[in-house]
Amino acid sequence: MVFAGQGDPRRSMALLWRDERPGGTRTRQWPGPKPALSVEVIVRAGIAVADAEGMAALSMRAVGERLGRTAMALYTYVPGKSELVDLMYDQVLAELPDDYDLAAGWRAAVTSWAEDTWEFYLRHPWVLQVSQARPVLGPHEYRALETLLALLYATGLDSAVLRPVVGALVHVVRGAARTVAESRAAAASTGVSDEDWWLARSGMLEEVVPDFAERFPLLVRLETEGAAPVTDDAVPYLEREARATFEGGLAVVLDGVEAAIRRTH
Amino acid sequence: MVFAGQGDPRRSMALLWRDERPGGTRTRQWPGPKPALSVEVIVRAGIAVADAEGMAALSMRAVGERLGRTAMALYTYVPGKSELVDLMYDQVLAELPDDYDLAAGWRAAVTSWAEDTWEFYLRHPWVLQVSQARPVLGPHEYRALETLLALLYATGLDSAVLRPVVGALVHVVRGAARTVAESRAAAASTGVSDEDWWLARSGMLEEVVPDFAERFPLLVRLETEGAAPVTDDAVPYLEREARATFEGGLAVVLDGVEAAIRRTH
DNA sequence: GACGTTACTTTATGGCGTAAGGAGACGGCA
DNA sequence: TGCCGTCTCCTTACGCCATAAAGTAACGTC
Repeated sequence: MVFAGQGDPRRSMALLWRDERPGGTRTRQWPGPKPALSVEVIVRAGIAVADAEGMAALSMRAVGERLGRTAMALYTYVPGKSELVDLMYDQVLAELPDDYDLAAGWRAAVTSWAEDTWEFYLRHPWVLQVSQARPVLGPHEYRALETLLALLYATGLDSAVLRPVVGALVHVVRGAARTVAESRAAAASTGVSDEDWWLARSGMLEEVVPDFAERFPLLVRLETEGAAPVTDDAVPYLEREARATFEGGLAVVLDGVEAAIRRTH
Repeated sequence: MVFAGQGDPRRSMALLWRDERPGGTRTRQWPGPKPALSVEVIVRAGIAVADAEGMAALSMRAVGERLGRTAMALYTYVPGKSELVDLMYDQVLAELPDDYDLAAGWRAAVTSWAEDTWEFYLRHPWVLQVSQARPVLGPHEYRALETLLALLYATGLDSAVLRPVVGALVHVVRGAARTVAESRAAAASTGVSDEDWWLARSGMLEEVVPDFAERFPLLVRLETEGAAPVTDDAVPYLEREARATFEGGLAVVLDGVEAAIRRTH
């Protein structure tokens, strides 16, 4: 798990918000060689590494190498790795849309939001590994939350009711996306596809635990009855399930929100 | 993130299920010195380290040291670190209760389950960092799922409907618990309490972003109106919020389940 | 041309997982 | 009784990691 930088918080904040006030990011510093890099370039390189190779492969060396520099060169621009991760996190959140149409009602809007967020996480799975406690407090993180709140306040619900709803929505989307993200990461890092992995394991289970069906009857029932229908053979089993969990889980939460609305009338 | 062992899956499975069939875990192997350790002892030491110092501090050296051995001594019993983590994970899941009373209805039972699971995660926060894709497939993990399914099938809902419900429940509980877990981990590893951290950051925010209230009006509204009431001063702010998110989020999901039940009648 | 500042490098420290090989303990057999 | 094969556990070593410290070279100003 990667934590928010424990270094000078003032410097972290200035970096996140690209502080332009006097005393913030320095402009035209005179002596010395011209900087070949910049915070932006480094953050972008970090995102590229994390997107391509995953969070586990994100090292200062790897980022430096991608820019033709050593790891230590980065420390001129960024206090350390955890601050770099914070900056990457907030930067990549800028991709999230913030213009949702409420004309078709809050439920349709929140569903679009969830869909966009889901796709965002699958595009940048490493984001799911950035710690959520002690939030990064960057501009794009705040903007993303503000966007969701605009949709939820359209329900007419109280702030006190909305608070856990925000949490539930975020957790359901993140949780389901995490399953896909980790599954892909595992496939990439081991070279074994989900299908092959599952086949090998389930075969072994039968061998090692012959009385499985008697010990876990409900599990077998859920597995055999409730499987998501195969609509596209190209999508592996685990991802199909995660997608169904995402859609179904979202629907359950939104049903709960509707119940809360009905209750206040 | 820690992935399931990519070593010999047969060996992993045998370890997880403590295979006693011929060819499984060997009994009375003759020559050589008597083993002073055992898989059980090592797994327990690993759990102790992770409970006390967090997943980040779990190293083969640390576990060995706790047993008065070197890191390499563990490799006689366990193929590698990721398998050890799998074993720790499944072992600690044995703590979860599996006898819930359905007499007061499924909703009360699921609420107790959620409460127990919540407490379990706070007791062993490192569990939240074990990868969920490619599940460990150990006996206690299956038992835990079977337990929850027994409560959910009492709703009378279809397997296909129940599947995403399981996901949503697990994600809401895990997500909220993760917030507390990461917050405590951050406090422990940096020595800065949530309160102090937040105070420092929010002060700096005001300084760096003076127009915050105009840029993020809904966020300010949620923050000022929706805060969880202070019932116990000993519980820090962030944990109080996470607890409210847990309770409220659970209620929203269960309301959604009730809506699904009503729909099928 | 000298000087102070800056960008970036090299080197070093102390962590990690784990491969390889060696030391010593022990049961079974001669 | 002593040897042998096997087993536990150790030391050593390798290649990663983040990053501290110190050195080198480029550059604007004087």
